[in-house]
Amino acid sequence: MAASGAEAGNATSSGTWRSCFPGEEVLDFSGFEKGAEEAARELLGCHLLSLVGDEPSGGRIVETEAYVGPRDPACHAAERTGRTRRNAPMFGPAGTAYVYFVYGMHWCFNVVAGRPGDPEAVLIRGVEPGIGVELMRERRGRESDLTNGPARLCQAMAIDGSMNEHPLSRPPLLLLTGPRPEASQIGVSGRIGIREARDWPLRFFLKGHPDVSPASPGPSGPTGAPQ
DNA sequence: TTCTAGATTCGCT
DNA sequence: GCGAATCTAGAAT
Repeated sequence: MAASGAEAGNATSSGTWRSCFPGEEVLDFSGFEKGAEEAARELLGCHLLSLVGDEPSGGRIVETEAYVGPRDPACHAAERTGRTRRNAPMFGPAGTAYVYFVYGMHWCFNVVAGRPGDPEAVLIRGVEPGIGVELMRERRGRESDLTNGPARLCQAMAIDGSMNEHPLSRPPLLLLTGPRPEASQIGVSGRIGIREARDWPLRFFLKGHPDVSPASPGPSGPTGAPQ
């Protein structure tokens, strides 16, 4: 994965995040324009870093879900819905944050993919805690289950609506390169928590990883891989 | 203006 | 395993 060093160098807190993940660089999002499915695979193994309040927290992405635009009935920007104030960030450039509020109490964090005007996004469902674990425990108010779920990781990393439309190449919310998993380590299954198109094989995760979110048993099971 | 569903989580049984 | 919590966006009227 190539990196966008120039943008990283412009980051005001670049020294802070570089000390968190030495040797890693800000992700180059140009590859994400190929679409959400490709981006969801690319994001596995990458690092998500929050510098909210200048206190770093984050870790390695271990689970993602792709939402592939108007043709995807489960997507917020499905054809029947079109563009709305809520989903407008999905129509923006790849590498932008799309953060939305759901069930009256939870935030979910997505990475925008596809070309500008193509409303595709990748939901980050699971992160392996790596930096600021104590801080995340404090925010979550518990010792375990810190980042294995889309709303949990948002709470642990203090991601909320203020991060909506934030470019993920600069603080306080950054996507960094990381060790790429081998293809054999990547599991594929249907998506979780949705009604429509739930059996589409657009959920990607690291097989056997403890920080993959608890899957509801679908038609093909939590580790099923309908191809 | 009102109604309804929702990409979740957690506590209780 | 089940249901409550909670509130926003979008649809319906």
